[in-house]
Amino acid sequence: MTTTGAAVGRGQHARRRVLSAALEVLTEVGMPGFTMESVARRAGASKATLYRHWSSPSALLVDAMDAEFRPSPDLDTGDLRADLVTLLTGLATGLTGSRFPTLMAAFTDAAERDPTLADLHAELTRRRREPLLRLLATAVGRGELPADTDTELVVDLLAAPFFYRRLIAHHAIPSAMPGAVVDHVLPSLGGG
Amino acid sequence: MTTTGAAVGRGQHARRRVLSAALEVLTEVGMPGFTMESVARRAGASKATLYRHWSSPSALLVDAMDAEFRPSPDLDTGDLRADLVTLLTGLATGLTGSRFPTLMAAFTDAAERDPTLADLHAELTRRRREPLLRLLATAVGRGELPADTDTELVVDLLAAPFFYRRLIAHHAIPSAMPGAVVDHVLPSLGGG
DNA sequence: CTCCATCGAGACGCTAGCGTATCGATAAAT
DNA sequence: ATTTATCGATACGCTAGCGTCTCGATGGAG
Repeated sequence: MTTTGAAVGRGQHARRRVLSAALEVLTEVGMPGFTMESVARRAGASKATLYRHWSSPSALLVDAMDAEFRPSPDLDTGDLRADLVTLLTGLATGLTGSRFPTLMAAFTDAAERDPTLADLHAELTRRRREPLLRLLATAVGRGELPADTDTELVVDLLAAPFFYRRLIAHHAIPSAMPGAVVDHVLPSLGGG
Repeated sequence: MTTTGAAVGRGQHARRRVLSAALEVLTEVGMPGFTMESVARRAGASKATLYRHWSSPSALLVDAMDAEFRPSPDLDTGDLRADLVTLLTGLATGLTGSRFPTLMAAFTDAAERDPTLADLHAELTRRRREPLLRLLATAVGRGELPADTDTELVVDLLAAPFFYRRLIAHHAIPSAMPGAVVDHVLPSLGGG
């Protein structure tokens, strides 16, 4: 009984500082500069502390990315189109002016060569898709969309263009884009 | 008049070997391992030769990626849906079982922190989109699609899901996906 | 208040890449 | 056949990160 379980303790503070520093470093210099040394420096932590908690840079990266994840709140006003636009606008905002896209690019590259990171990448993506997916499932449930709607594919169609524009095409994301994307995808679903 | 202009010469052979080796290295170890040393080793070339041609790793990377680009042939059978499915199937194939997606991930990450690479990335993407874009423009021209069709956005809607599935969601790309994507996007265009 | 687990700092030998310089070898041009 | 630019190889000193280790400091638990 040395710990109360809920207590935070000194170790947790160090841990949190390191995780935060890891994302800063990864954003700024990408995988090439993501070293235990530089993360420790940024965190004001000792290398020994890092190795005490994480056996490798990729183990550290897994924890850091997992801690970064913030689920977007569910919403369902009953107006499917408006709700979709709201969620996609949130995505567009996250992809503009935050470190999120740069982090995504670094993590996507790293995941190409590290199965553990690939699994986490897939899992974080799955979680990020959930609100959109639930919104569509609800619409299917109340008959607003056909019962045989491929909701996974629809989520791909709705979300992918934003990532593509920002990370691959290097184009701006106009504020009208969420509405335009929804209007291009919804009609083909032939819902009533 | 020491050169004939069309002659290849020893230098060009060395140059080509290095560019090819650069892409191999980048695919296998990503940006973290993309060093002048390792590329020279892989190419069986001297470091001096690399520095003679390229002042930095990113200059080398720019040339290598530019040389890798292969434009897909134009096609227009008159059957818009079939042509779109053909092009998207080609994209899906390129994203499965070749080094292309891994190269894309590495390059995308690098482009986040290097404006020169970002420009080239945008340019290569623009070139890759051209066949799809021309196909849509032709369909607009002959009245098969409305004159006010946002062809750039439609290209995004058609192509983005494939990149997203392979690089971000880490899901398989079913062989029926190109047809399904086209069928979800075309109807909303309301063409006659 | 005392104890002690954890902390930050940093030394250690090691490896790897950096960018430059200097070789003889070699292949294209005269 | 001779010239000449480019080649591959390799040595050089330098920096940076590796993973381990030993310190004295410090703050939370009992």
